[in-house]
Amino acid sequence: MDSKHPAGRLPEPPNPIADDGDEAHFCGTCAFSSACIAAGYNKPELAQLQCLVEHVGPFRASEHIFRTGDPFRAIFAVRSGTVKTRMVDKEGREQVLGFYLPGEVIGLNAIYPEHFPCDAVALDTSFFCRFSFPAMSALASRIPAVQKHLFRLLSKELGSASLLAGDHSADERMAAFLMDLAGRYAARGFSATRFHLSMSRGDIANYLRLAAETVSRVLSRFRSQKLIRIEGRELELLDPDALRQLGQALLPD
Amino acid sequence: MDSKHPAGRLPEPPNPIADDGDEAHFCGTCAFSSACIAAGYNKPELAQLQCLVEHVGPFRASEHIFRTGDPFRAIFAVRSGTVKTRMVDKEGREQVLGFYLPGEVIGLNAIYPEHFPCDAVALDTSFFCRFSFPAMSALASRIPAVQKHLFRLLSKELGSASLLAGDHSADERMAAFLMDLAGRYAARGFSATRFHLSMSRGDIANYLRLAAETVSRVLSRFRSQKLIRIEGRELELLDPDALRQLGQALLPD
DNA sequence: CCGCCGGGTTGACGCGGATCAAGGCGGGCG
DNA sequence: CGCCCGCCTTGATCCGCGTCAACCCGGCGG
Repeated sequence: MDSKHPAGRLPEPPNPIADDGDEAHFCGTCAFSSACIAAGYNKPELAQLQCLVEHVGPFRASEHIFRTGDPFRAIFAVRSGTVKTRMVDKEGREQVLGFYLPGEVIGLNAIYPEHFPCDAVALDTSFFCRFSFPAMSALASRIPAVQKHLFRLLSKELGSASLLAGDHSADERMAAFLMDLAGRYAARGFSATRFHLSMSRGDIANYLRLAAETVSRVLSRFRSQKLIRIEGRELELLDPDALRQLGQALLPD
Repeated sequence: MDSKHPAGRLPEPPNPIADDGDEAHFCGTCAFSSACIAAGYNKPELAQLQCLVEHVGPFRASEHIFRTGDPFRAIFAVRSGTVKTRMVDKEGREQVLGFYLPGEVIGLNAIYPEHFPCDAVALDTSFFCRFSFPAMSALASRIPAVQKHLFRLLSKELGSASLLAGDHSADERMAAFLMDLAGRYAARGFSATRFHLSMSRGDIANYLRLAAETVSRVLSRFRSQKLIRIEGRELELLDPDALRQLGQALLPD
């Protein structure tokens, strides 16, 4: 389950980077890779998928990929870096909706309103694949695997929304948050026990509906309980089973 | 904005009932009606939509429409009645995920896992249109309007998940909940100011992540502030503007 | 060099809402 | 009818976490 990092000493693993993907092989860790495979790498349809995608970036930390109210024209797959999505209410209070890692897709919640309902902000230097949505829809009509994939992506995000649901203690939320990140890194082939937190304590707190001080306290407690090792934003999970146990009420299964 | 009810005295309006819809006109208030219209009522495609839909019911209060783990084969549009979806963790604690009114669709979050990740339980005597999902997908490939509609339904539900996000006071949550219900009833042509709460206080509390006692107290306070009139589960909004104001941090716009 | 500033940690205190408890109401059933 | 059992309401108490405050640290600009 551990490191597929080529160079995996703790202080240095920077934010994982998805396969670069040349024109022929595309991004192996990308959310659409299975659609591509299903469609067949060599078929002419894949050329069409290549055609509607555009590599964009870099975006530096705190730069916007899109903003609330922008007209919806495309969805974005993270190639490298990390993104937070957030809403800002009219009193200026921020609400973090989610964090997106390499291989994950942002912008799906803009399909219905046809405008982005939130901001997307880079937390790291980040690169993206931009998929024109009209073109993608048209392709989906012709290639069932692409349509299916879009349905699955949307449905999957519906399911993950329930992570922050429920009135749970700060410990439960934090444990679930860490295990969720671990699982998502693992799903893309990165280490599930050692990774970098690209987001500030404040962002984590906001996402989990806690105060930043509480996040700090819980992490300190987890450390003193030997559940994790943490230095700044470098994290190692020392007892994933205990953490999973703690967060089980919030986690799938 | 008020009653389209044929008979609209307060104590009696039972749960609103969507158009029955004969074979030709289908359900006017249904979530798919615009897809049908876009496809054209008279085209042969509509016959196919009729073909993959099946009217099911009645389900009585507390009966399951589907259960956690059931294989995913279809989505359901509520024709009449009300449904709650919920997850039950292994300690037996219930978590209410949402309430669904006539014209709304349940089951979309099962597409990705291919099994229902939650229970759907009738709160009232309820009827449904059952849409075979494989058939629906196939149809979506041939009729862009149907595909677009499915994307929109999924995306819309993504947006509504953020209602319960955020750490907000019990008053804000309750006000937002009431206005959300009002808006959804209004969108289907029912009264936006007077309706029946099909769910118990306990269910509301669970959904809003409050204790049942808190829900009771907040409703009592709203009544004493002349914001609402409430008798048992019959509700009238006396000051929707004030309620919207209260809940604004949670509500769209 | 120093001062500043944003992010992080830690302690002290208070409040909102959970919990515990008691009682009312209505509906189903023996 | 009378009992029981959900559901709802209201009051009393308690506690987790938000808030306030102080301080540390590293980076950056003057």
